[in-house]
Amino acid sequence: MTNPTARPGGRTARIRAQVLDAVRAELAEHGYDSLTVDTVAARAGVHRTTVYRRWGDVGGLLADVYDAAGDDDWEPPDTGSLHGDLAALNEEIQAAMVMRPPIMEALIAASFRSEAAADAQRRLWEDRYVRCEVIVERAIGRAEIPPGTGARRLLVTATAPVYHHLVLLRAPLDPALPADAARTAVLAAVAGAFTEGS
Amino acid sequence: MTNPTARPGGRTARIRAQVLDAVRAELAEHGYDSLTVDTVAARAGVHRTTVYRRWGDVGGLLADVYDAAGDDDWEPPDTGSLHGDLAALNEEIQAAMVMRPPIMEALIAASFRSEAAADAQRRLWEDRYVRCEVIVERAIGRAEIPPGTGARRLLVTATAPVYHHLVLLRAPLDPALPADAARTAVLAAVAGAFTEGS
DNA sequence: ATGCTAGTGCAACATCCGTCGCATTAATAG
DNA sequence: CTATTAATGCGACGGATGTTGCACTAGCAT
Repeated sequence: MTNPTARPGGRTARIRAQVLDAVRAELAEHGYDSLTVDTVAARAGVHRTTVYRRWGDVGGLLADVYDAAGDDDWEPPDTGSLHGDLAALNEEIQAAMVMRPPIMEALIAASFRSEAAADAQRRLWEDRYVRCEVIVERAIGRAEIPPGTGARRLLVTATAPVYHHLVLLRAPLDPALPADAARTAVLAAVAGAFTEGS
Repeated sequence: MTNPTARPGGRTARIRAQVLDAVRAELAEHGYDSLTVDTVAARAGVHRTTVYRRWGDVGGLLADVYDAAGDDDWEPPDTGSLHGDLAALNEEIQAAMVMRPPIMEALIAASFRSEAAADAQRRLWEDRYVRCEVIVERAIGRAEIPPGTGARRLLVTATAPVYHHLVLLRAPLDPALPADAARTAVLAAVAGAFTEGS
Protein backbone atom coordinates (compact mmCIF):
# COMPACT_ATOMS: atom_id res chain seq x y z
CA MET A 1 0.00 0.00 0.00
CA THR A 2 1.57 3.24 -1.12
CA ASN A 3 1.17 6.48 0.72
CA PRO A 4 -2.37 7.66 -0.08
CA THR A 5 -1.31 11.31 -0.11
CA ALA A 6 1.29 10.73 -2.79
CA ARG A 7 0.23 11.27 -6.35
CA PRO A 8 3.14 10.82 -8.73
CA GLY A 9 0.74 10.44 -11.62
CA GLY A 10 1.05 11.46 -15.21
CA ARG A 11 0.34 15.16 -14.94
CA THR A 12 2.75 15.88 -12.12
CA ALA A 13 5.56 14.08 -13.89
CA ARG A 14 4.71 15.67 -17.21
CA ILE A 15 4.78 19.17 -15.77
CA ARG A 16 8.04 18.49 -14.03
CA ALA A 17 9.56 17.36 -17.31
CA GLN A 18 8.23 20.43 -19.10
CA VAL A 19 9.63 22.78 -16.49
CA LEU A 20 13.04 21.13 -16.28
CA ASP A 21 13.29 21.11 -20.07
CA ALA A 22 12.47 24.80 -20.03
CA VAL A 23 15.21 25.44 -17.49
CA ARG A 24 17.79 23.65 -19.62
CA ALA A 25 16.66 25.36 -22.80
CA GLU A 26 16.62 28.80 -21.20
CA LEU A 27 20.02 28.20 -19.72
CA ALA A 28 21.38 27.18 -23.09
CA GLU A 29 19.95 30.17 -24.93
CA HIS A 30 20.24 33.06 -22.53
CA GLY A 31 22.48 31.87 -19.72
CA TYR A 32 21.97 32.13 -16.01
CA ASP A 33 21.20 35.84 -15.91
CA SER A 34 17.80 35.63 -17.53
CA LEU A 35 16.90 32.43 -15.71
CA THR A 36 13.92 33.63 -13.70
CA VAL A 37 10.93 31.73 -12.44
CA ASP A 38 8.66 33.70 -14.74
CA THR A 39 10.69 32.99 -17.85
CA VAL A 40 10.86 29.29 -17.13
CA ALA A 41 7.16 29.06 -16.34
CA ALA A 42 6.19 30.87 -19.51
CA ARG A 43 8.43 28.69 -21.64
CA ALA A 44 7.14 25.52 -20.03
CA GLY A 45 3.55 26.62 -20.62
CA VAL A 46 2.91 26.41 -16.90
CA HIS A 47 1.61 28.97 -14.48
CA ARG A 48 4.08 30.93 -12.34
CA THR A 49 2.35 29.88 -9.17
CA THR A 50 2.94 26.21 -9.88
CA VAL A 51 6.67 26.75 -10.16
CA TYR A 52 6.81 28.84 -7.00
CA ARG A 53 4.88 26.23 -5.07
CA ARG A 54 6.89 23.20 -6.20
CA TRP A 55 10.39 24.62 -6.58
CA GLY A 56 10.38 27.82 -4.57
CA ASP A 57 13.06 29.68 -6.45
CA VAL A 58 15.62 29.46 -9.23
CA GLY A 59 17.99 27.55 -6.99
CA GLY A 60 15.36 24.91 -6.44
CA LEU A 61 14.90 24.56 -10.19
CA LEU A 62 18.60 24.10 -10.79
CA ALA A 63 18.87 21.64 -7.94
CA ASP A 64 16.09 19.58 -9.46
CA VAL A 65 17.66 19.72 -12.89
CA TYR A 66 20.75 18.32 -11.31
CA ASP A 67 18.97 15.59 -9.43
CA ALA A 68 17.00 14.65 -12.54
CA ALA A 69 20.18 14.45 -14.57
CA GLY A 70 21.39 11.87 -12.09
CA ASP A 71 24.57 11.28 -13.99
CA ASP A 72 25.06 7.95 -12.30
CA ASP A 73 26.94 6.73 -15.33
CA TRP A 74 29.86 9.08 -14.80
CA GLU A 75 33.16 7.43 -14.04
CA PRO A 76 36.53 8.97 -13.27
CA PRO A 77 39.13 8.78 -16.02
CA ASP A 78 41.42 5.77 -16.18
CA THR A 79 44.52 6.55 -18.18
CA GLY A 80 46.96 4.17 -16.55
CA SER A 81 48.83 6.70 -14.45
CA LEU A 82 47.97 8.90 -11.50
CA HIS A 83 49.12 12.03 -13.25
CA GLY A 84 47.13 11.13 -16.34
CA ASP A 85 43.99 10.48 -14.33
CA LEU A 86 44.23 13.72 -12.36
CA ALA A 87 45.05 15.78 -15.43
CA ALA A 88 42.12 14.27 -17.30
CA LEU A 89 39.88 14.94 -14.31
CA ASN A 90 40.98 18.55 -14.20
CA GLU A 91 40.38 18.87 -17.93
CA GLU A 92 36.84 17.64 -17.36
CA ILE A 93 36.33 20.16 -14.58
CA GLN A 94 37.66 22.96 -16.74
CA ALA A 95 35.46 21.87 -19.63
CA ALA A 96 32.42 21.70 -17.36
CA MET A 97 32.98 25.27 -16.27
CA VAL A 98 33.09 26.54 -19.85
CA MET A 99 30.35 24.18 -21.06
CA ARG A 100 27.18 25.29 -22.80
CA PRO A 101 24.67 25.35 -21.29
CA PRO A 102 26.60 26.50 -18.24
CA ILE A 103 24.80 24.28 -15.74
CA MET A 104 27.82 23.97 -13.47
CA GLU A 105 28.51 27.67 -13.45
CA ALA A 106 24.83 28.44 -12.88
CA LEU A 107 24.64 25.98 -10.02
CA ILE A 108 27.61 27.56 -8.30
CA ALA A 109 26.22 31.06 -8.75
CA ALA A 110 22.81 29.96 -7.49
CA SER A 111 24.33 28.25 -4.47
CA PHE A 112 25.11 31.67 -3.06
CA ARG A 113 21.45 32.64 -3.20
CA SER A 114 19.55 29.43 -2.56
CA GLU A 115 19.89 26.80 0.08
CA ALA A 116 18.47 24.17 -2.26
CA ALA A 117 21.16 24.88 -4.84
CA ALA A 118 23.85 24.85 -2.15
CA ASP A 119 22.68 21.43 -1.01
CA ALA A 120 22.60 20.07 -4.54
CA GLN A 121 26.10 21.34 -5.08
CA ARG A 122 27.36 19.76 -1.87
CA ARG A 123 25.79 16.44 -2.81
CA LEU A 124 27.29 16.61 -6.28
CA TRP A 125 30.83 17.26 -5.13
CA GLU A 126 30.65 14.75 -2.32
CA ASP A 127 29.51 12.13 -4.82
CA ARG A 128 32.27 13.01 -7.24
CA TYR A 129 35.03 12.89 -4.66
CA VAL A 130 33.87 9.50 -3.42
CA ARG A 131 33.82 8.12 -6.95
CA CYS A 132 37.29 9.49 -7.62
CA GLU A 133 38.81 7.67 -4.71
CA VAL A 134 39.37 4.74 -7.02
CA ILE A 135 41.94 6.83 -8.87
CA VAL A 136 44.07 6.93 -5.73
CA GLU A 137 43.52 3.26 -5.00
CA ARG A 138 44.70 2.31 -8.47
CA ALA A 139 47.80 4.48 -8.04
CA ILE A 140 48.58 2.77 -4.77
CA GLY A 141 48.13 -0.58 -6.49
CA ARG A 142 50.66 0.47 -9.12
CA ALA A 143 53.01 1.52 -6.31
CA GLU A 144 53.09 5.04 -7.71
CA ILE A 145 52.38 6.50 -4.29
CA PRO A 146 52.77 5.18 -0.74
CA PRO A 147 50.01 3.05 0.79
CA GLY A 148 47.84 4.92 3.27
CA THR A 149 47.69 8.00 1.06
CA GLY A 150 44.52 9.94 1.90
CA ALA A 151 42.41 10.01 -1.24
CA ARG A 152 40.30 13.01 -0.40
CA ARG A 153 43.18 15.30 0.47
CA LEU A 154 45.08 14.29 -2.64
CA LEU A 155 42.06 14.91 -4.83
CA VAL A 156 41.37 18.28 -3.27
CA THR A 157 44.98 19.33 -3.76
CA ALA A 158 44.81 18.35 -7.40
CA THR A 159 41.47 19.95 -8.24
CA ALA A 160 41.22 22.98 -5.94
CA PRO A 161 43.55 25.17 -8.02
CA VAL A 162 41.34 24.72 -11.08
CA TYR A 163 38.22 25.77 -9.22
CA HIS A 164 40.12 28.59 -7.54
CA HIS A 165 41.34 29.86 -10.88
CA LEU A 166 38.04 29.74 -12.72
CA VAL A 167 35.44 30.35 -10.02
CA LEU A 168 37.06 32.62 -7.47
CA LEU A 169 39.76 34.47 -9.40
CA ARG A 170 37.73 34.29 -12.63
CA ALA A 171 40.99 34.44 -14.52
CA PRO A 172 41.13 33.60 -18.22
CA LEU A 173 41.33 29.92 -19.01
CA ASP A 174 44.82 28.54 -18.55
CA PRO A 175 45.30 25.45 -20.75
CA ALA A 176 48.35 24.31 -18.79
CA LEU A 177 46.71 24.49 -15.37
CA PRO A 178 44.99 21.08 -15.31
CA ALA A 179 48.21 19.20 -16.01
CA ASP A 180 50.28 21.46 -13.75
CA ALA A 181 47.97 21.04 -10.77
CA ALA A 182 47.88 17.30 -11.36
CA ARG A 183 51.65 17.11 -11.47
CA THR A 184 51.95 19.09 -8.26
CA ALA A 185 49.56 16.75 -6.46
CA VAL A 186 51.45 13.70 -7.71
CA LEU A 187 54.79 15.04 -6.50
CA ALA A 188 53.30 15.88 -3.11
CA ALA A 189 51.77 12.42 -2.84
CA VAL A 190 55.04 10.72 -3.76
CA ALA A 191 56.74 12.80 -1.09
CA GLY A 192 54.25 11.41 1.43
CA ALA A 193 52.22 14.58 1.92
CA PHE A 194 48.97 12.67 2.32
CA THR A 195 49.99 9.75 4.50
CA GLU A 196 48.56 9.70 7.99
CA GLY A 197 51.57 9.26 10.24
CA SER A 198 53.16 12.59 9.33
CA MET B 1 44.66 74.08 -11.03
CA THR B 2 42.43 71.13 -10.17
CA ASN B 3 39.72 69.85 -12.42
CA PRO B 4 36.86 72.36 -12.10
CA THR B 5 34.23 69.63 -12.45
CA ALA B 6 35.50 67.72 -9.44
CA ARG B 7 33.88 68.52 -6.14
CA PRO B 8 35.27 66.35 -3.36
CA GLY B 9 34.01 68.76 -0.78
CA GLY B 10 32.60 68.13 2.65
CA ARG B 11 29.14 66.88 1.82
CA THR B 12 30.20 64.25 -0.69
CA ALA B 13 32.76 62.82 1.69
CA ARG B 14 30.41 62.97 4.64
CA ILE B 15 27.68 61.09 2.80
CA ARG B 16 30.14 58.50 1.60
CA ALA B 17 31.25 57.92 5.17
CA GLN B 18 27.65 57.67 6.40
CA VAL B 19 26.76 55.15 3.71
CA LEU B 20 29.83 52.98 4.17
CA ASP B 21 29.31 53.00 7.92
CA ALA B 22 25.74 51.91 7.34
CA VAL B 23 26.94 49.06 5.12
CA ARG B 24 29.34 47.83 7.76
CA ALA B 25 26.78 48.14 10.55
CA GLU B 26 24.09 46.39 8.55
CA LEU B 27 26.50 43.64 7.62
CA ALA B 28 27.47 43.15 11.24
CA GLU B 29 23.90 43.04 12.52
CA HIS B 30 21.94 41.22 9.86
CA GLY B 31 24.50 39.69 7.53
CA TYR B 32 24.63 39.79 3.79
CA ASP B 33 21.07 38.65 3.18
CA SER B 34 19.37 41.83 4.33
CA LEU B 35 22.00 44.04 2.75
CA THR B 36 19.90 45.94 0.24
CA VAL B 37 20.34 49.40 -1.18
CA ASP B 38 17.17 50.53 0.52
CA THR B 39 18.20 49.29 3.94
CA VAL B 40 21.60 50.93 3.70
CA ALA B 41 20.18 54.23 2.44
CA ALA B 42 17.59 54.37 5.22
CA ARG B 43 20.17 53.60 7.88
CA ALA B 44 22.55 56.21 6.50
CA GLY B 45 19.80 58.81 6.45
CA VAL B 46 20.32 59.24 2.73
CA HIS B 47 17.92 58.94 -0.16
CA ARG B 48 17.80 55.69 -2.15
CA THR B 49 18.46 57.53 -5.39
CA THR B 50 21.76 58.88 -4.12
CA VAL B 51 23.04 55.40 -3.40
CA TYR B 52 21.87 54.06 -6.74
CA ARG B 53 23.56 56.93 -8.57
CA ARG B 54 26.90 56.70 -6.80
CA TRP B 55 27.26 53.01 -6.14
CA GLY B 56 24.87 51.33 -8.52
CA ASP B 57 24.16 48.21 -6.52
CA VAL B 58 25.05 46.25 -3.41
CA GLY B 59 28.20 44.97 -5.06
CA GLY B 60 29.35 48.52 -5.65
CA LEU B 61 28.80 49.32 -2.00
CA LEU B 62 30.84 46.36 -0.86
CA ALA B 63 33.58 47.16 -3.35
CA ASP B 64 33.80 50.67 -1.98
CA VAL B 65 33.86 49.42 1.59
CA TYR B 66 36.80 47.34 0.57
CA ASP B 67 38.61 50.12 -1.21
CA ALA B 68 37.98 52.46 1.71
CA ALA B 69 39.42 49.93 4.11
CA GLY B 70 42.55 50.10 1.99
CA ASP B 71 44.45 47.67 4.16
CA ASP B 72 47.73 48.86 2.71
CA ASP B 73 49.40 48.02 5.97
CA TRP B 74 48.87 44.30 5.62
CA GLU B 75 51.98 42.20 5.34
CA PRO B 76 52.35 38.49 4.86
CA PRO B 77 53.41 36.51 7.92
CA ASP B 78 57.11 36.01 8.57
CA THR B 79 57.66 33.06 10.85
CA GLY B 80 61.10 32.01 9.72
CA SER B 81 60.07 29.00 7.68
CA LEU B 82 58.12 28.48 4.48
CA HIS B 83 55.74 26.07 6.14
CA GLY B 84 55.19 28.45 9.02
CA ASP B 85 54.48 31.35 6.69
CA LEU B 86 52.03 29.42 4.53
CA ALA B 87 50.24 27.90 7.51
CA ALA B 88 49.90 31.32 9.13
CA LEU B 89 48.63 32.73 5.84
CA ASN B 90 46.02 29.99 5.60
CA GLU B 91 44.99 30.62 9.19
CA GLU B 92 44.42 34.25 8.30
CA ILE B 93 42.33 33.26 5.30
CA GLN B 94 40.28 30.89 7.37
CA ALA B 95 39.79 33.54 10.04
CA ALA B 96 38.74 36.11 7.44
CA MET B 97 36.07 33.77 6.16
CA VAL B 98 34.54 33.29 9.61
CA MET B 99 35.04 36.91 10.65
CA ARG B 100 32.27 39.17 11.87
CA PRO B 101 31.12 41.20 10.09
CA PRO B 102 31.53 38.79 7.20
CA ILE B 103 32.95 41.26 4.72
CA MET B 104 35.00 38.70 2.88
CA GLU B 105 32.16 36.24 2.63
CA ALA B 106 29.78 38.99 1.51
CA LEU B 107 32.22 40.19 -1.12
CA ILE B 108 32.52 36.72 -2.58
CA ALA B 109 28.76 36.23 -2.62
CA ALA B 110 28.26 39.64 -4.21
CA SER B 111 30.90 38.96 -6.85
CA PHE B 112 28.49 36.52 -8.45
CA ARG B 113 25.89 39.24 -8.88
CA SER B 114 27.87 42.42 -9.41
CA GLU B 115 30.70 43.26 -11.73
CA ALA B 116 31.99 45.91 -9.35
CA ALA B 117 32.26 43.38 -6.54
CA ALA B 118 33.95 40.90 -8.87
CA ASP B 119 36.51 43.53 -9.82
CA ALA B 120 37.17 44.49 -6.21
CA GLN B 121 37.66 40.84 -5.40
CA ARG B 122 40.07 40.33 -8.30
CA ARG B 123 42.06 43.39 -7.27
CA LEU B 124 42.18 42.24 -3.68
CA TRP B 125 43.45 38.77 -4.49
CA GLU B 126 45.90 39.98 -7.08
CA ASP B 127 47.32 42.42 -4.54
CA ARG B 128 47.56 39.76 -1.88
CA TYR B 129 49.32 37.26 -4.12
CA VAL B 130 51.85 39.85 -5.22
CA ARG B 131 52.59 40.81 -1.62
CA CYS B 132 52.98 37.16 -0.66
CA GLU B 133 55.64 36.54 -3.24
CA VAL B 134 58.18 37.66 -0.65
CA ILE B 135 57.37 34.52 1.32
CA VAL B 136 58.68 32.42 -1.54
CA GLU B 137 61.71 34.65 -2.05
CA ARG B 138 62.66 34.31 1.59
CA ALA B 139 62.30 30.53 1.38
CA ILE B 140 64.59 30.46 -1.65
CA GLY B 141 67.07 32.62 0.27
CA ARG B 142 67.03 30.08 3.09
CA ALA B 143 67.59 27.33 0.50
CA GLU B 144 64.40 25.64 1.63
CA ILE B 145 63.22 25.30 -1.95
CA PRO B 146 64.98 25.36 -5.32
CA PRO B 147 65.71 28.70 -7.01
CA GLY B 148 63.37 29.51 -9.85
CA THR B 149 60.34 28.28 -7.92
CA GLY B 150 57.24 30.00 -9.27
CA ALA B 151 55.77 32.04 -6.43
CA ARG B 152 52.26 32.33 -7.75
CA ARG B 153 51.76 28.64 -8.43
CA LEU B 154 53.16 27.72 -5.05
CA LEU B 155 50.90 30.18 -3.27
CA VAL B 156 47.82 29.00 -5.15
CA THR B 157 48.60 25.39 -4.32
CA ALA B 158 48.91 26.29 -0.67
CA THR B 159 45.80 28.45 -0.34
CA ALA B 160 43.33 27.04 -2.87
CA PRO B 161 42.30 24.07 -0.70
CA VAL B 162 41.25 26.43 2.09
CA TYR B 163 39.05 28.50 -0.21
CA HIS B 164 37.74 25.35 -1.84
CA HIS B 165 36.80 23.87 1.51
CA LEU B 166 35.08 26.95 2.94
CA VAL B 167 33.64 28.70 -0.09
CA LEU B 168 32.75 26.00 -2.59
CA LEU B 169 32.23 22.89 -0.48
CA ARG B 170 30.99 24.97 2.48
CA ALA B 171 32.19 22.22 4.74
CA PRO B 172 32.52 22.76 8.49
CA LEU B 173 35.71 24.45 9.57
CA ASP B 174 38.67 22.07 9.64
CA PRO B 175 41.31 23.33 12.09
CA ALA B 176 43.99 21.10 10.61
CA LEU B 177 43.49 22.18 7.02
CA PRO B 178 45.64 25.35 7.00
CA ALA B 179 48.72 23.52 8.22
CA ASP B 180 48.04 20.46 6.07
CA ALA B 181 47.67 22.45 2.88
CA ALA B 182 50.81 24.41 3.73
CA ARG B 183 52.75 21.24 4.31
CA THR B 184 51.58 19.79 1.01
CA ALA B 185 52.70 22.86 -0.89
CA VAL B 186 56.11 22.82 0.78
CA LEU B 187 56.69 19.18 -0.10
CA ALA B 188 55.66 19.82 -3.69
CA ALA B 189 57.97 22.83 -3.89
CA VAL B 190 60.90 20.88 -2.48
CA ALA B 191 60.23 18.19 -5.06
CA GLY B 192 60.55 20.87 -7.74
CA ALA B 193 56.89 21.03 -8.72
CA PHE B 194 57.03 24.77 -9.37
CA THR B 195 60.32 25.16 -11.19
CA GLU B 196 60.11 26.19 -14.81
CA GLY B 197 62.22 23.60 -16.63
CA SER B 198 59.92 20.63 -15.97
C1' DA C 1 -19.03 5.49 -12.91
C1' DT C 2 -18.28 8.23 -8.92
C1' DG C 3 -16.19 10.85 -5.07
C1' DC C 4 -12.17 12.59 -3.06
C1' DT C 5 -8.42 15.60 -3.18
C1' DA C 6 -3.53 16.75 -4.60
C1' DG C 7 -2.02 19.56 -7.92
C1' DT C 8 -2.77 23.27 -11.09
C1' DG C 9 -4.70 27.62 -13.22
C1' DC C 10 -6.02 32.19 -12.37
C1' DA C 11 -6.17 36.85 -10.84
C1' DA C 12 -5.42 40.11 -7.57
C1' DC C 13 -2.38 41.85 -4.32
C1' DA C 14 1.74 43.50 -1.78
C1' DT C 15 6.64 44.35 -2.16
C1' DC C 16 10.91 45.23 -3.84
C1' DC C 17 14.03 47.07 -7.26
C1' DG C 18 15.93 50.32 -10.17
C1' DT C 19 15.18 54.55 -13.10
C1' DC C 20 13.71 59.14 -14.44
C1' DG C 21 12.51 64.19 -14.36
C1' DC C 22 12.60 67.95 -11.72
C1' DA C 23 13.29 70.83 -7.56
C1' DT C 24 16.54 71.93 -3.96
C1' DT C 25 20.90 72.24 -1.50
C1' DA C 26 25.51 73.34 -0.92
C1' DA C 27 30.51 73.29 -2.49
C1' DT C 28 33.53 76.00 -5.21
C1' DA C 29 35.22 79.90 -8.25
C1' DG C 30 35.38 84.61 -9.04
C1' DC D 1 28.84 88.17 -1.66
C1' DT D 2 27.14 86.16 -5.89
C1' DA D 3 26.88 82.95 -9.67
C1' DT D 4 27.58 78.45 -11.17
C1' DT D 5 26.69 73.75 -11.04
C1' DA D 6 27.77 69.09 -8.77
C1' DA D 7 25.41 66.43 -5.73
C1' DT D 8 21.43 65.34 -3.30
C1' DG D 9 16.38 65.04 -2.16
C1' DC D 10 11.93 63.88 -3.73
C1' DG D 11 8.05 61.63 -5.80
C1' DA D 12 6.37 58.91 -9.31
C1' DC D 13 6.70 55.23 -12.53
C1' DG D 14 7.34 50.62 -14.66
C1' DG D 15 8.81 46.16 -14.06
C1' DA D 16 10.05 42.11 -11.51
C1' DT D 17 9.23 39.11 -7.55
C1' DG D 18 6.60 36.41 -4.46
C1' DT D 19 2.12 35.42 -2.00
C1' DT D 20 -2.69 34.34 -1.25
C1' DG D 21 -7.57 32.85 -1.87
C1' DC D 22 -10.49 30.56 -4.77
C1' DA D 23 -12.00 27.78 -8.70
C1' DC D 24 -11.04 23.95 -11.39
C1' DT D 25 -8.69 19.83 -13.42
C1' DA D 26 -7.29 15.31 -13.35
C1' DG D 27 -5.04 11.23 -10.74
C1' DC D 28 -6.39 7.67 -7.72
C1' DA D 29 -9.35 4.55 -4.88
C1' DT D 30 -13.59 2.55 -4.41
